[in-house]
Amino acid sequence: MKHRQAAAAKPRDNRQAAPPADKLALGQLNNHLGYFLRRLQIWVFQDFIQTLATIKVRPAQYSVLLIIEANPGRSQAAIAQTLSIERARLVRLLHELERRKWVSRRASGSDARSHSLHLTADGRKALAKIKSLAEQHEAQLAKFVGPKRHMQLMDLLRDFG
Amino acid sequence: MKHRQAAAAKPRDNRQAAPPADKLALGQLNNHLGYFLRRLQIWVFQDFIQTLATIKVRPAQYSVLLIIEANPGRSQAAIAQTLSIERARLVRLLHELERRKWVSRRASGSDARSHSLHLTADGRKALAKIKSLAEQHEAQLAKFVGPKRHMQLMDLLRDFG
DNA sequence: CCGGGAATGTTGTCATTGACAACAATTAGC
DNA sequence: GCTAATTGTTGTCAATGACAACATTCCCGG
Repeated sequence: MKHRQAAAAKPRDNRQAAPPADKLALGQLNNHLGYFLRRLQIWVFQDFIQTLATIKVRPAQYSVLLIIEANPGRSQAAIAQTLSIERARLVRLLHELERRKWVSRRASGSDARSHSLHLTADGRKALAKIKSLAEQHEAQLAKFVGPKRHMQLMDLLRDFG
Repeated sequence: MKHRQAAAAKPRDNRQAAPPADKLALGQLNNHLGYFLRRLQIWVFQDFIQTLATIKVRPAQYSVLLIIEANPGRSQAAIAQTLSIERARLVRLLHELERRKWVSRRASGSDARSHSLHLTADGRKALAKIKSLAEQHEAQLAKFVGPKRHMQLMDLLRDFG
């Protein structure tokens, strides 16, 4: 619904040598799902980051907060595995979330190696606000891709979580 | 890998506190398209990188090669805009592709500021091999998500390129 | 024709993210 | 009891995206 450069539509044309406005061909890129997947994914993250810019929460932090909220008391290893991020990376994410007083690491009673993760009162309060902004983001995304397509994509992709 | 919980058959209290070995809940993450989008996208890129590991070509390099192939003679700015990468980043990508003798930057006849990008003979030869590996990757991806879903996703996402 | 503003390629940083390796403390399995 | 695995941690390294600044060169209004 977009290409087909309207050569006859516009009577006047700026110049001719280097039409800077026309789009380049994608070639074989058109046959790679990963390319389009990535483009949309970048749009999504950018919108998320922007929508939550006031509170400075990035997607990775948000996902950690949600998982802790839904699974209080679990270990870092369990959360890292669920989100498919490295334990080493989660350590640094938690370091920041703890600095913000949103998350607390308690010693686990049963295993002296592991920590038990919980939201603090501050964390729960902040998360409420964060969630509402995230919902706003999701609404913007649904508008961007179209509500119907948004739902279809959700259905098609949900299995890979 | 073990579900040791099943060893004791069905004892009592499976109702309360902590079911240890099972998966954590995703909570609100279930309502965010971006989360699933990203998970699949990561799988795709990882498979791509692995499949093309022997020739050491990453997705970004591949996309640049394809765009140059499909649009020989265009400027760096045009290609950067098409792929939505920064000019500064494309400079470094091309630096590497030139070092590998796959791409050549010629002076543009009409604009002394810009370069005209082309594949070299080596580049065309390498790209042939790269494309065949990329096709293999795409086949693996189709198998992973299911051929039907692969097609549906392609149709749903193609508009955002 | 000129001068200011834009475009182009380039370099330099910086922050985020993902991958690895190594390590101490602790637990689990045999 | 001893060895192997797990957990949290730190230290790097590479890839990527975002910005800023810059020298050239082009463009356009006056």
